[in-house]
Amino acid sequence: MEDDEACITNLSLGLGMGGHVPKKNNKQKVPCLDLTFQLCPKGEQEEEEEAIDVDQQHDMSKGLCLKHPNEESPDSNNSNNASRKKLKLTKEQSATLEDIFKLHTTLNPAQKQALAEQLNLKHRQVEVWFQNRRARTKLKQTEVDCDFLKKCCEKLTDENLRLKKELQELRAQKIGPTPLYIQLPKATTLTICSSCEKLLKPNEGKKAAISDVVRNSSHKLKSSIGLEGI
DNA sequence: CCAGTCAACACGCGCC
DNA sequence: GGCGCGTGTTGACTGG
Repeated sequence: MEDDEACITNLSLGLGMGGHVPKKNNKQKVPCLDLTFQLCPKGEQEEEEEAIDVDQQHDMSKGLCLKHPNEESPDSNNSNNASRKKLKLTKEQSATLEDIFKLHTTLNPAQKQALAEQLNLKHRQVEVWFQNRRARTKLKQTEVDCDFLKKCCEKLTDENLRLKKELQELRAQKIGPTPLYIQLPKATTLTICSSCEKLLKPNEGKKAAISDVVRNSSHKLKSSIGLEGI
């Protein structure tokens, strides 16, 4: 697989991902033309050839050659009959497209053209392939996100149910079998604040009393030294 | 370019 | 074995 990675890097460079874009008038094949062959592990090479043979047999039986879909066949005048005929890409072409897609999900026109030439495909075929690939990747990702959100929703529903039960239990414990009324502390004493005349709780009453003492003392002191009103 | 759709093809399955 | 059917994949097209 190391070879693959190296090839992918070269491929990306060859496609001008790093800034080098083959000029349109340059009809020469891109330097990495044969990289597609290197991209296929040796083990798969035979398998692929076999697969291609099968494809070819399959296609020959239908009078079509799909290995090079963009090659103008002598009977291409009959293309109207097969206008919607599906041209299956070879494993080699698919693998190369996949490798490029992993690196860059979109290509500029020059890159598409270079790749098309390299893979012996039409520019439009490369364009359509990338469009489809992006759409299907997005669809898969949406499905994954949807599954994730469903699981989250299930977890939250369970948690919500659990918390509701817990709340019910706590309420049942607190209320208990006794009748519903507010239980006040036994030694509750209510105090009236002398300054604001509000009803105060026990501690508040003490604080207010202290406050009253301080205020009165302060008043007496101020009046004794002639600072009243300050 | 994207979303939606069509259509060809591959594949698995059950049935005879 | 092969036939029909359902389903998934994928290349291609269309309209916005």
